[in-house]
Amino acid sequence: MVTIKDIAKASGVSASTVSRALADIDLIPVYTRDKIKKIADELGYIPNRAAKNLKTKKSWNIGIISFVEEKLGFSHYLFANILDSFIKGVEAKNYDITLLSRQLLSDDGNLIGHCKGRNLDGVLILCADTDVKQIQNLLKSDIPVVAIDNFDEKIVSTTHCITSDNRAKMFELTEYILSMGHKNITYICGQDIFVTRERIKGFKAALKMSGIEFTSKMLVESRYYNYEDPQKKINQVLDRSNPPTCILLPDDYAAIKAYETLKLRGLEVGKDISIAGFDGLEVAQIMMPKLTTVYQDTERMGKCAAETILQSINHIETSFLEIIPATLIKGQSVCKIF
Amino acid sequence: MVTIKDIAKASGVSASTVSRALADIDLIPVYTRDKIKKIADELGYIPNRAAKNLKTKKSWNIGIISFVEEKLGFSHYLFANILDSFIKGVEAKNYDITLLSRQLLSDDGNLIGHCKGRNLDGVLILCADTDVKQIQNLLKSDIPVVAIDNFDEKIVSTTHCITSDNRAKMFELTEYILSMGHKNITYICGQDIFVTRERIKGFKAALKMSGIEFTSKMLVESRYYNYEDPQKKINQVLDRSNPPTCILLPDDYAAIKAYETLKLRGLEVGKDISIAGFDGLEVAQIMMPKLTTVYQDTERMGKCAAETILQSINHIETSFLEIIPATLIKGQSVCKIF
DNA sequence: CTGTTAGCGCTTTCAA
DNA sequence: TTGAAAGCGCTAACAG
Repeated sequence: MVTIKDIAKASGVSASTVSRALADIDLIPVYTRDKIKKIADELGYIPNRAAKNLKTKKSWNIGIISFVEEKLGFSHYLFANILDSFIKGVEAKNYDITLLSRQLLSDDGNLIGHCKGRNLDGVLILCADTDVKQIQNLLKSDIPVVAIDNFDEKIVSTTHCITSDNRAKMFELTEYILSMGHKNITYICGQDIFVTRERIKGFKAALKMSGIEFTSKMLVESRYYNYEDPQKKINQVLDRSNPPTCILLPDDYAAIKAYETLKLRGLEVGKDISIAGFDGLEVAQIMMPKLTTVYQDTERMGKCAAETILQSINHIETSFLEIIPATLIKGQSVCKIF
Repeated sequence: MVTIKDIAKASGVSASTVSRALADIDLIPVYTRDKIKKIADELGYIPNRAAKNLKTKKSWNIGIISFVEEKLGFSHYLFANILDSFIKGVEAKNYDITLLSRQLLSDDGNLIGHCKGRNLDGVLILCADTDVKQIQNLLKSDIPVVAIDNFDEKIVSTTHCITSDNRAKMFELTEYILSMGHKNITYICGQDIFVTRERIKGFKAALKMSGIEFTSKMLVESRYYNYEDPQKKINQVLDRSNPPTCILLPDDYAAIKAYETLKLRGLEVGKDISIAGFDGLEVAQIMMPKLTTVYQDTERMGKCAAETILQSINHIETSFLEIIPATLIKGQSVCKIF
């Protein structure tokens, strides 16, 4: 292993000069810099990150921690898209990514110790549950943090948060469904987290706007990224004496499964029954008839998260809350009724 | 920041004793060990990984590098599953994961320098292209490496490789299709990589077994994880004067898109035309009619990769090639013809 | 412009 | 059973 000392010896200067030359510090004349760099190259020098890190307290590493259930992990279609974009953004600035184990979130896990011991320069929290002690500690610490997709009202004014305009787009989606003539609609929503609450607000606002009174029957709580539970809820809702003509699902994942569920009940989507999803997954767009949904701009979300965390690391002030516009996709899964 | 020195001072012993106590070295009597650990705990001691790494040359970090096109990344449904399982396996043994940027694979990238400079204990290569110089260097190095899913015949006897039994399962799938009465079938396959070559061998072997002569028309090269190209190929193939009754697609991803493509041509899958996929993606199993495909045991693949790399890191000898059994899933997308 | 020096926090011989 | 001392490879005052 070639060290700075070896280069120093080979080029007849001191280790500090080599260090400075390699770091492109102006003090060293270009000629000397080039010479040293050339020698370093010839010797096959590879800088030792641990040594640099130990000295400078900067690891050039950003951690990612995710609250997505273990079963899903990267296999979560929406989050995979966000992460891809985030990773691309920070890698462009020469940061490495360290994945943080979900085990660190358990009661006896030590998330913050893990981050500090590794000198992580920042942490991205995906779909945060702000009630978890480990996360609260992390947020209180001096480590730059960005929370993306889900988080909580409580942290929104003190932590960098990035999310889609869930409320507005759910409003728009509902408004569209109402405009198609549906009056009896049911929203099978996800767990009671911020994202869900926002969407419910949009849902209710659109109803109100159209003069339709909201009743508790219009809202059924289910789960995100799940096949079984929303399916069960669909069946329950359709077994009612006065079943809805349109069902809104927690996400596209549940929606694609709904095509099957409904077919098994003898109902044709977009004809006998209308459905809508949320997320805008590529794979949901090939369903027939095409799914009506809200496309979340995962690429922009990830990119924004990358920019935000880099700014935060470099002590550049930015706003805490960043709302990324989503887009209503009008498929054919919601039909006109009279 | 609390260091070992602080603990030494607080507990009236030397730094080396603290280090030994914390490392649970038998020399130190249990009583002293416990006392020191307690004090460390009270002080909120967090071991500095960089210092440890610098000293021991072990980073407790495993790198992951993927050849999946940048566009896909973690959004590649099959690989995401494999990675999730791999990550789980190594995290259980206290290793961290560092993601290696695809930029390192470019001609002027320095993959090996990156790994060495970070003292990575091992590297997982996902879907390797063994023609890439950076990978060749990595394989020549002393860094433990495991290649998963795709790799090359050339490295199979010197590098730890993990893959599905592609050939056998393609044989089985083809055999099944033939048993359903299909004689004119076309395999729209992926790029010319090891995995594809194996599948083609299985495909041809099954044809031979049934006494059907292989003709070049039966094989059309396309791309993996792509919507456009296989779709184009489907249309070309069906425009032939004597179109096939069954089309095998490169993967489930292309297969789910095929439902749409075929419908647009006025063909009903599992009735007017038969199709089969490969991979066994969850999302492909909800298509109607259910897709006939080969399920790759991604969980076991990832787990095996984790075990293998850990053994390799710990200098435990294991076989170089590990073939993971896949499973034929008989859906309804292949119908019986007479 | 460059070298000397000290030290980041840890492990590990060696000696007691 | 423990401590002293050296050093991993690097950076950054400070001094010249």
